[in-house]
Order: sequence, then structure tokens, then C-alpha cells
Amino acid sequence: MAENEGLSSSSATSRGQLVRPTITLPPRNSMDSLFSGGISPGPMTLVSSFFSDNDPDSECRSFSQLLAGAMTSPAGISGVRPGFSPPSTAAPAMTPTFSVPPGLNPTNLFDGFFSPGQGPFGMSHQQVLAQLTAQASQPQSQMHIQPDYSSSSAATALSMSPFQSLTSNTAANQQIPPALDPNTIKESSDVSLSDQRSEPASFVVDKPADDGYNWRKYGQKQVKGSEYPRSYYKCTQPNCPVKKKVERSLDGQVTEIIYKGQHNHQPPQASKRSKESGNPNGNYNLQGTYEPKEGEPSYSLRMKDQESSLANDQISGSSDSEEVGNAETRVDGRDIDERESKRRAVEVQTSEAVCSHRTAPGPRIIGRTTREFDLLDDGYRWRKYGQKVVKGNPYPRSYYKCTSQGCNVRKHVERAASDPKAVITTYEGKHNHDVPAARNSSHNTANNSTSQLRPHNPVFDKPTAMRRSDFPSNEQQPIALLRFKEEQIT
DNA sequence: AACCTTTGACCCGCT
DNA sequence: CAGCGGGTCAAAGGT
Repeated sequence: MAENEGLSSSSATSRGQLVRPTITLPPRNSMDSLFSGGISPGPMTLVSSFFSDNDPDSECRSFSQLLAGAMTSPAGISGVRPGFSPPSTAAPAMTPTFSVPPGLNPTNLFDGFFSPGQGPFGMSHQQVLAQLTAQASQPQSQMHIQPDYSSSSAATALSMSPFQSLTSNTAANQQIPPALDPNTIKESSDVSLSDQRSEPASFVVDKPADDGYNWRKYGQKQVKGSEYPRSYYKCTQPNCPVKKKVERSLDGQVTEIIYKGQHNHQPPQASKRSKESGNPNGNYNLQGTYEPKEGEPSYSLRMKDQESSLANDQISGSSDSEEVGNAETRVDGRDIDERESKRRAVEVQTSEAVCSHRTAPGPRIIGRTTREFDLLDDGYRWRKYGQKVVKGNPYPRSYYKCTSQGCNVRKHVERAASDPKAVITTYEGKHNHDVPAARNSSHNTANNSTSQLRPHNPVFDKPTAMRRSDFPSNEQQPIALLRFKEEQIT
């Protein structure tokens, strides 16, 4: 049946073409708020730049708070999509149902972010991905509430669809700054984030579909290999092929959302808002409606508790190379499998932070980047302590420890089986020291994205960013895993 | 009445 | 070819 062709991981591949994420970023002036010091902003810089120190109230924030920040932060919102109604014209349908920070509906956020319907809004999923990536990282340290964003407020964020809130103020044809190589970004949409609070990231949602579109649930299955039931939704718009799968834990936490297809209509709520607002920029797209693309990639977002051994292993920080390897094999192996099967998978892993360095605070980072260049030179000094060949990947994965005394940061470097030039680096832990001076000046290049992930990014590494009197040192906190998955179209 | 969710059954691709 | 498992259908019930 044709309808079945939609969601299977393999069905999206029929065009022999790898869909590359394209990220459109605000012009330089808009990016200035993100990038300081003239550093060529790579994607990690993009992320880490959000960890700025402007907010005196910045604390170790939870991932939910982080998301809340993404919702409310105009800085993060800055210019990705034009034509959005101002916050005051927000969608009335947005009903925050989350138990975490007031005003945040992560599911909405992510639904909005990843709804394939965003296509006609002039913002690709990849762009949204990049935005979310950046957004998500920001509240890690603080939220930027720009004063000129007068309508910006928690209430505003509440009433705005996440997509709106994250993409308003966008110029239509803004281009990526030269230093922000799209080819880099496309390979590096992974960001590692730390969750600094003691509570697990909890996204209890009433509806996973409040992303501006209307959805009808048409099925639910208990998927083998997952403890979470999977729900199937269809867009209720007639003839709209878009579907989404939502996995959630038994307690209602959304663990993964996968969109499939592309809306061939405007979001009902958005259209309504647009008309009501009378905003000349209220067009939700640049071309009006659009033709759904065959083989539209699907995107998923995953927020996973740290039942995974990887999380435990990483957090324990006590695993030897073999243990790490095993853990990584289990989790990364899955990822690798997905990359192999879908060729395009990026992850953002966030963890509850382990605050072991209050005086030199930095987030615990468990992240991953993929680059077509060497990542080893990220400013820190590493000692290789292990290497392992993973099944399905002809290239060995290497394990490195930071050579700084007392620093337990590790990184795992592997080459993607599908693309030997693509390096996947997974960071674990956070540095308790600054970048070795000798190398500090040489890694601020656009090509060195790893440094951008580094907790001690000059922008990021601010005492206020992580200071928190009740900073937990709970190593058993869940890890939230965000996965943005783009399937290959082959 | 319309629309939604629930849920067991069914379809179908894969192994 | 059979079993498995993901995805969908569709009836029943709820709002």
C-alpha cells in the first residue's frame, strides 16, 4: 500500500540524491550577537556563542530551561525566517503543557522545528535544525532577551509556535557568512549540550502535534527494541501526505519525533495568524504553497533518558577504553547503522551536567561533530589511549584523553564508514582547565569546529554561565538525546 | 455531528 | 516459505 511507503526508513530513499542540509543564517550583523571576537563561526561556535555571559542570572539550566530559552530568546531567534507575524500575533493554539519551565512546550518546539511543513516558510529543516541546535545550547548559560524585541516574553513565547519563536526576524535570503561553510554545517549539526540542573529533562506533553498543524493519530505500536510506544500521526489536512511518528516514554515524555513528508498547505493556525495579524511580513513562505518533494527527508528528534549504557558509562567517567568502546558501540553503533542506512544522521546529546569544576565551570559535554577535516587539533592536548574497530566500520575508532592533569575529558574519534573523510568526534566530560595557550591561538579557524564545541570557548566560558549554588553532581541523571535525522534520498 | 484517540487486526517487506 | 516486526486500517468509544 502506498501509504506504507512513507515512514519506513528505507522508503525515503529513491532519488539517488543525498539531501544536504542547507542552513541559511542571518547576515553578519545579525550574527554578531552570536559571534564575537572575529572568530570565524563554525557550527560549534554558533552553538557555543550562545553560551555568552550577558545574562547575570545565567545559571546551570536544565535542558528544558534551555529549550525555554530557545523559545524566548530573540538572540537565538535572530533572523532565520522572514515574514513571521510578531509575537503578539501568536498562535492561540499553542498550549504549553510541559511540566518544566513555564512557557515551554518542548514538543511544540520540536514539532515546530521539524515539521516538514516548514519548508514553504523559506526555512529548510536543516535551517531549523541549525537554529534549534543553536537555540538549544543557549540557555545552557543564559537566555538573551533583546530589549528591542519588545514583544518577547515568556508569555509571548508561550503563544508563539516554536517555529515562529525561533525563526522570526529572519531575512528572506540571508546567506551564511563565508566563514560558516555550509558544507561544514551540513556535516556538523551535532552539538553537545549539558544540562546543568538536577532534574531530568522531562517533557510531558499532552499532544505531540501542536506545531501549527493538525494531526490525527492513526496508530500506535510497541516497537521492538524500544521501551517506548510509538504513535503514528497524519496531518489532517486533506491530501496532505505528512506523517509523523512520536515515541514517548510511558510517563508521557517524548523521546523521538520523526516527520515524514512535506506539507502541501500552510499551517492552519499560521494562516489564521497571518491573516489576523495583517502583518505584511505575515507570509509563511516565500513561494506560497509548494510542491511536496518526493522522498522528503524525515527528521527526528530524540530525547532519551540515560538508561543507555553509554550515558552511564560516560557519566561514570570510569570506563576504560574497552568499556567506552562497548558503550559507544552500542549507542554509536546504532547511530552508525543509521548513518549507514540513512547516511545522514546527526545528534545532539545533552546530559545532566556533572559539576566538578565550580571555579572553572563548563558544561559537561557529550557531543559529536562530523567534519571533513581533522578534529584532533581542537586546542586541547590529547593522549590516545585506545582504539577499536567497530563492526560495520572499516575504520577504527580512537579514544583520547585530555592530557591535562586532573582533567577527565575524553573524546572518541571515528571515521564514518560511509565517508572516510567524515570524522565523528564524541566528547565526554568537560575540561577543568583552559585551552593550552600554545595552541589557543591557532585553532580559532572556521575549520576547527571542535574548538567551537569546547566548553571553554571564550564566549562560553564564563563563570556565571554555570555557576549554581545547588549545582548537582548527580551522575545518574538522565541524558537527553536529541537526534536530528535526515534520511538519505537515494 | 464531527473529530479525535484507542487498539486489535491486518498488510507487507524483510530475513 | 514462514516468521517477525513495522506500519496502517478501521471499528469502537470518547470528547
